[in-house]
Amino acid sequence: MSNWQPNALESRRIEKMEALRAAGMDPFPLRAERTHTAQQAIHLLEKSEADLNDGDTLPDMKVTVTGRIVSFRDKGKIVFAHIEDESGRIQLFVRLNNLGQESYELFKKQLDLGDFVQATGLIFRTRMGEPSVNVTTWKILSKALSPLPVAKEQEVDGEVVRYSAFSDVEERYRQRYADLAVNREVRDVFRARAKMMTAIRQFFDSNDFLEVETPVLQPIYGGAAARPFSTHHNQLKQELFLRISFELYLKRLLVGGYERVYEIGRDFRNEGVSFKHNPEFTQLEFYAAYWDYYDVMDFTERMIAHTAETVTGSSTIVFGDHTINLAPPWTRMTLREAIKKYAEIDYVEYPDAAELATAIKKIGGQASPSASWGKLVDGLLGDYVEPNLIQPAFITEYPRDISPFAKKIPNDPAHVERFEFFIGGMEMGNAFTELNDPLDQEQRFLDLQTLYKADEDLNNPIDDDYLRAMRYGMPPNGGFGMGIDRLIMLLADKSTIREVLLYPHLREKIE
RNA sequence: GGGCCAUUAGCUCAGUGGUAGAGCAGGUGACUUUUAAUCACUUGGUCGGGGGUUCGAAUCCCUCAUGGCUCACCA
Repeated sequence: MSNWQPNALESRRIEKMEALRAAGMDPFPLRAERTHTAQQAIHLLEKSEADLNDGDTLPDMKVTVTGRIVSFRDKGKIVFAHIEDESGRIQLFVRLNNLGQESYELFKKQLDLGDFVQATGLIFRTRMGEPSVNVTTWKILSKALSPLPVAKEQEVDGEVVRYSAFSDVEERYRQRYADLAVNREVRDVFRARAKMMTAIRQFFDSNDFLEVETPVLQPIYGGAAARPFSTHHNQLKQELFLRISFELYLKRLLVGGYERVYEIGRDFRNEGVSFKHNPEFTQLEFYAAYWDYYDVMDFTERMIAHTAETVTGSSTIVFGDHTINLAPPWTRMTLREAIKKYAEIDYVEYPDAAELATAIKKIGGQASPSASWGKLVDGLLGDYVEPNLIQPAFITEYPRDISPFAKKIPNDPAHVERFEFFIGGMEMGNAFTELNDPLDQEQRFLDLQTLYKADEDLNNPIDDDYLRAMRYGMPPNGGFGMGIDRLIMLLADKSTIREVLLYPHLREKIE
């Protein structure tokens, strides 16, 4: 049983639906016909006008268009209505003389904003010059029983100005279908997103990468420090986790002989929600044999610039108040330099966590007494450096104790070959010269257990199967991970991740 | 999880202790080239839920829910 009780507006629409039925018109017919999209119909008119010689008259151009009624102006014996399909809007010119009393009255009285209709007639221009369909026959394709929050709009200098738009963010996300139906620019965001995905795949494919798919349900989660969602398989009586990263499964494939692999898919992290965090998000990871993290940097710059050009037409983008130039080369700076520059602490002078914490407090910063040295350095990065990294920047050479999958820098026991890259003040991704020494890797896992001994969820169990794979020999390789949602935030100039997810996670609402 | 703010008609919003409002949408009517069409009349509300203070609460207090911003957390 549904909970729906029609309100006054909906009851009225149900009456209209019955009236259509009584007049012999099925309000939800099986089939529809269309000869032209709205855009094609308009182009047809424009082209034949352009081809016209002086003194000639336009030929008759009959079109059948379909779409949702988005405006309705009843002028007595003429109705002007716009319908919208995915290609755009076109005006219907509906006149009593051209339809006859019965059909005209039905159109005028029993249709509502939001209904889908099909209309046939000659395409022409009204006196005001707007391309329109002079409707001679029409039928309803779907009766909208609930009123959409359709807003009036006006085009001023090519810009759509909307009045009283459906803008309540909570309702827009809870009823994304209504948001998409009435806010055309929201539809554009997800078209841009699809275009971005295609551009990324093309770039990888043209660089000899193989796209693969690895398990979402994993008996041992790993590859990142995050709390997982857990579930279980009934029949196998097996505890399972939704993946928090693809890392360990992808690198096993290098052992298997693939040299360049990538995966685009969903990761799940049981953490807080924010303007740049959603519990499930789309991750891109790649691994390339015989690359180091400098190769990965070169590739990353080119990939992001190429993607931006494909999606927006330019490698220079506008994000909020900033204009960002994504064209290579990007700034490269070690983490030590960056922290020296923005926090004015040279952390190598404080090789002990307690000393570093004191130094951080001295500049007014936050330092948890339980934090490890690496965590403190990372804290400085997040608090002092990250907000300043508006133009794209690689920050390189990270503390070893927070980077369990990266290779050590020779003669520098504290640092590893790892970079993160930042754009628009956001961390976009993370990459390493990947550790391929199985004995070192085992030690790193053991060190992690000490680091996270207080937090069982972060202290994921050692993945023995992954170590076994490494012992068979893993080629040296460079690896990379990036939050795709954040990239489309940049390219579509959206300040929250929810605007680039069709169905962002929301708390359950009890109606 | 903490702090601050918000929640009023289908939509967008006014209303800060004294009879719940506007615009749009809806309804009725007028108008045969309109376009935020226009004009006249008009329907519509458990003011997010619950509790309290008060002669009287949309308004003040408490609480719960949801959302936003923010802080914390998220290698």
